[in-house]
Amino acid sequence: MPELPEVETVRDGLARHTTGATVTDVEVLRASSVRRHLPGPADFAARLRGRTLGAAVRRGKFLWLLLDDDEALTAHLGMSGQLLVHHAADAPEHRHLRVRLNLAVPGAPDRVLDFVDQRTFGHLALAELVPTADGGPGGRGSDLPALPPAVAHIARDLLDPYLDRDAVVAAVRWRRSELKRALLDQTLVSGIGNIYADEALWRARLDGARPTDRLRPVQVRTVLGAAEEVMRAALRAGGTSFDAMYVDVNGSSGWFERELAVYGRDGLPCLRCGASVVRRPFMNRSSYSCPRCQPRPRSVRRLQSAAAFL
DNA sequence: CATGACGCCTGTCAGC
DNA sequence: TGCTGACAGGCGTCAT
Repeated sequence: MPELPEVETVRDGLARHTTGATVTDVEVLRASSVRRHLPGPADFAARLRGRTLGAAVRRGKFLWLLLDDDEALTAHLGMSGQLLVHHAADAPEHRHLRVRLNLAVPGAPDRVLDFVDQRTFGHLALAELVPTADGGPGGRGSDLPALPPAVAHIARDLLDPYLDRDAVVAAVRWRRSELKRALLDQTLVSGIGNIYADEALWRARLDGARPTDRLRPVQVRTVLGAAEEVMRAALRAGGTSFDAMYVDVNGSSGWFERELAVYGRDGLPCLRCGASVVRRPFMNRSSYSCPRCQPRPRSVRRLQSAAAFL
């Protein structure tokens, strides 16, 4: 599934293969894939035709292509979304193709930009960029001073040079919640999904159920640093699988299989201490952790022994 | 306001 | 074999 490193790989591919291209035609094959574009699929297509695609920008797992007139084509890949660039002449008809943009590229053969999405959690939309308090993607005074409204509430991510880490540490400790919930909250720091949260917690030797307001600042800083390390490693691995004309978010699946330390390793030995990795239900999904390296907080242990007693 | 639960959606796989 | 249910999971919306 596309997480921040995969989205960044896609952004980079789009920057190199669609910047300067003109949209000659738009085909919306599944209306719900543009459900966030409230005026509807016909309006989406009509307003996109004839436009020229500009810079590719990302924040967390949102990405958008700048258009003229302070507008942008926004994209979220959801769980299974892909943005694929092909030569128009030999573009495959993917089974889960949802939206196709036909592109004219100056001095090059025509291309298509395909939005492919099996589980349809992803979406495209057109949005007017709005000024934001934090100065937008490039910080205050930059030439990218605005965000799509759908991204305005999303915090900067761990690959963003303008991220204020001290502020994130303070915000996490200010929370009255559990550490993993805070890591997944995109309004505190963006881009961390279920997989990277578990990997970061394992590296930091912290259990996700730790109460945020009882963590030391250095513990929060450590887990954030771990999340950044894992994502940078995934980005390096995913970035190498890039073909000149083919943007594939599945390029890093090999990295997942080889490098994940705890996620999905239910019952297998912890790579650090050998104890059996455990899986627990968490927010309608799963958390994986090492019960020895990542001891549960006292409060949770009390509840567990009480439950066992009953 | 802050926090948490839930629904959205499709395909795969284990179990019967 | 064919069916059923669990699971994957980010994010917007609604409830507490």
